[in-house]
Amino acid sequence: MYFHIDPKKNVPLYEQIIQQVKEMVAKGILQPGEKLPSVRELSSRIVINPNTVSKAYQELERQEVIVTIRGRGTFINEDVIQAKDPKKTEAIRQTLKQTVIDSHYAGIDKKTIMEWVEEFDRELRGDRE
Amino acid sequence: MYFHIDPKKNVPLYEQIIQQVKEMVAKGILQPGEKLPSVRELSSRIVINPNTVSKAYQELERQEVIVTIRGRGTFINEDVIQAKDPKKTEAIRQTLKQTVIDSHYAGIDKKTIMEWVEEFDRELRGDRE
DNA sequence: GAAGTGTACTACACTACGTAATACACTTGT
DNA sequence: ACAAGTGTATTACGTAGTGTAGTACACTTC
Repeated sequence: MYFHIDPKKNVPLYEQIIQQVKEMVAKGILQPGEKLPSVRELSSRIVINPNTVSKAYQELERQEVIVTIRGRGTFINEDVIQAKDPKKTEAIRQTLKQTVIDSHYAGIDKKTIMEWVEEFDRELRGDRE
Repeated sequence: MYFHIDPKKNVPLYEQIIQQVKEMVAKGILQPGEKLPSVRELSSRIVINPNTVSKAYQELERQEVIVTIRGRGTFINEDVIQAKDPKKTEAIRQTLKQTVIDSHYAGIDKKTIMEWVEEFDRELRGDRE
């Protein structure tokens, strides 16, 4: 369970935690039922405030990625559901659209984008599905 | 020159202007040398503060998408360069990575992502290159 | 009971975002 | 020269998001 938190990034700290937990779960590095580090432990490890870690955990629970049990700890959700939320889908579509446009300005061609998608997809589903 | 600005979105107003101008330029809807609406005109049209429009224009000029001439107006840059900035490239790569992860949770498969990229790429380069 | 969990609350500081009003410098037209 | 139309700069204000700090509470496990 390693976290790479960079306070200098423009991405909020709690958002970085959320992203990395979701990535590790999707990659299978974190298995369902597995215990996450406690709020106090993680906050002291990456030297940020416990409240910030708690905020990240609460958002992860809202997204049903993890489950928290008072007095026991936080755990990876047993059944990671893939909800087909139309709003979420449209949001992702728009983000992707903007990424393609930005790529155009950065001189990145379609072929490169496709290769990257292949690469990231392989990291997620490749090794066990 | 139509803008679709939505104050209810979590995306900042000036960011929405930036995105739409870049999209229209990339699509060829806005031609190099073409004049953009003045700060005051656009701000009154979409009913936001002139400063917000000015902020968007300043950022667009920093990105060399447009050129501003004091007393004359703002215009689309004649030669839209595609700078190969390593930092920009890496940022786009990370955004794409996160999008793939989010897609996994939203139940969107690789095939759909690939089709979307094809679609957006076609909208940009398809009709004249 | 003690230690370790997550949670709730208040207070404070900093930044981003957006508005509002005003003023300045420049170009173009008459 | 003048007026109108450009972008720009400045100051002030309000709101929201982010993060820290400290404290307290409720629960579980040993």
